[in-house]
Amino acid sequence: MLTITLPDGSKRELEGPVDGLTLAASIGNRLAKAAVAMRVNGKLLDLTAVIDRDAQVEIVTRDSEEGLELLRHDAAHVMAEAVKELYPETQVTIGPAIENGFYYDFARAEPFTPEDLERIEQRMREIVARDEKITREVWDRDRAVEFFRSQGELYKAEIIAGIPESEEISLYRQGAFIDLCRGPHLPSTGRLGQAFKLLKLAGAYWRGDSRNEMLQRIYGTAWADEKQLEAYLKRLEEAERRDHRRLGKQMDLFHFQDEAVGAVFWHDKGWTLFRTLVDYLRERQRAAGFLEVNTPEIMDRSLWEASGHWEAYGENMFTSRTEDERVWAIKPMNCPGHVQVFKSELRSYRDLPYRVAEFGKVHRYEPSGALHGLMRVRAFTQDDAHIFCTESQITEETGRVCNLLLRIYRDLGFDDVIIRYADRPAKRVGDDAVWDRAEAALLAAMRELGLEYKHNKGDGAFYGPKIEFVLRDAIGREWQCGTLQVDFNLPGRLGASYVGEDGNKHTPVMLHRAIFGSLERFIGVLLEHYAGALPLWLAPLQIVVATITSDADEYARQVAQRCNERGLRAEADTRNEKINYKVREHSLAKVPVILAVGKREVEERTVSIRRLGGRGQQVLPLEQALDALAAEARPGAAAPAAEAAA
RNA sequence: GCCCACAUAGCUCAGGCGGUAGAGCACUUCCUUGGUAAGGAAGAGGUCACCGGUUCGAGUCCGGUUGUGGGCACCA
Repeated sequence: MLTITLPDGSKRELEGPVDGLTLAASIGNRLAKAAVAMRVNGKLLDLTAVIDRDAQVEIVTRDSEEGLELLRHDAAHVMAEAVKELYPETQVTIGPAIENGFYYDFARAEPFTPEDLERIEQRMREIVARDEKITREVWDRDRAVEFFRSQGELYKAEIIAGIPESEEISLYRQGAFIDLCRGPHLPSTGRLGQAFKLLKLAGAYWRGDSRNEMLQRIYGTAWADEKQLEAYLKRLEEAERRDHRRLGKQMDLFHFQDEAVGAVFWHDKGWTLFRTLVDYLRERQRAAGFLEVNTPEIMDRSLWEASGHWEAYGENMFTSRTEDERVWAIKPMNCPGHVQVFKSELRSYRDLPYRVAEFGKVHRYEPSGALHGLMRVRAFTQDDAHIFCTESQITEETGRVCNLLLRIYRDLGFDDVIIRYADRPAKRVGDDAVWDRAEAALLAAMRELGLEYKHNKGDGAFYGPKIEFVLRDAIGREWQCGTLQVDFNLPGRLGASYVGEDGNKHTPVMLHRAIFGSLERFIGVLLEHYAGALPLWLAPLQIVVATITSDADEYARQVAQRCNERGLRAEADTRNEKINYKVREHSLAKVPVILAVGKREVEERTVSIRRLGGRGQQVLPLEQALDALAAEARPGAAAPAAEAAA
């Protein structure tokens, strides 16, 4: 007899040994149907594994997070099986579960076509319908390598050869398909169900290294049931609807054109939004003790050689050569400029911390394939700042930056901020001893501030470790925006120093920080977060005064003017169109407030307020409406609840 | 940069097998003065991304370039 303890603490006596399928069936029919794997004494195992002694067992079901991951992993295997059946000359490589789905990388001379994708998906459905048993086998390493080599599966052979000696080589077999896999897997292909869909074809480097050959990756999504799949596909559509490139057109914010690849042509409304953000941040920074400066966009190459940027990023810098044969760099960064400001006079320890900020326009020759709307451009504006301080001031300054940054994110509607800590990268300047100190200082500051963080190994800047601030948007996507970097290297390299209490020269520590990161990109994030329906204070055009009949034209112009006098951005729409038409047009352009005026409003000196996405109207005396709107338009003021227009 | 796909009017998109372009919206004019997401009519608008090739003839077929999209790699 076996005693199985279930997660709820209940115990079950069973005639042993017993496998997971039997155990699940003994607990309940529904559980047995939903089961995909089991956790025995904390270890995730196949349902076909046998339990031969007393144990704590949890049945993992398809709708749990863990179960879903297994389903997706299985979907990848089923896809590989389908591909091998249809295109036997293809080599398989790896196929993991990922967020929302799975992919598998294949090596094949011929590119897959969208039609191939349909065929593959169809074959996958057949394989699921066949309900092939999935069985686990443990093989000898050399035999496994030999086997896959003989099958022409050179990638698989290479993977197996690279598995540490201490690990077991497990293979999973389903039908005629056999693949290396740690598992666990479903007991049979039928359990995968039909709630999956192949989504797209892409290229991907073998082992993620751009020096390697390019494989063909097929992405798919898989869910516990059809309902979840539908919901996910809906979400994809929703994300498309929020695409900032599309909103940029609808709202007439900006455009791109071929003559300036990766550089934004800001239209009036987009630039108004840009300036609104700058004005807001400028004021917050001033209050937080930052001095705003402005430094040259073109500086001699020697400065960038000294900072190390030339060495690390030279090939990504725009340069210019003049008649006199001098080579200039168009700044990709503001740090060296700020160091020059710091160095421009003799500094004392009494001047520290010395905080300089700049809305610095930088240019970087980003790889063509990286460009993406406002999110990744070649010319952008950083809200860059540098704090020159002593080692002992790092914690205090880090805390101040965090407070400032979280406050600003909250004002902009981002409450969910994830923090990551990134330490020394492979490609870096400075001795390890210096890095030890910088990392220790940053970690100490984070500990002191009680910041919870994820460790992002090896992802620091080339001159120092950093904290990354990641915003989660309205539909759950993550955007890294803010950063704080502790730099023990550049001040010394660029010859910055201050006179200490002891009368001697010392090298300051430099903290680099950005809150939006790139203004351009941040605007893209904001647009997608709000689906274009920006809070009143950010909306570039806040109010349209729309006439219902031409009798109200003069009054409408007066109302618009009163709005503008109160600091509200407003226009009058006196065109000879119906109010329905005007409401529709301004709603599509995401104007937050429409003030409709007709005969009644003219006579009573009122306005009829209509909110973007709202259904009803509110009629208020003009001045009262202006008071309310002006109050609402202050930075960070909470927006009244309004559904985003569809 | 690499893989795949795409590029037609301001926008969104049609254009089987090659015979020098079409819709809706937007725009202009006229009619309509209408109370909260498209009132009606007429008109104007295109070197079919660019360069080259095949062909009697290319938006359509082939090659190249540029750009865009989705990934990968990169992101100071």
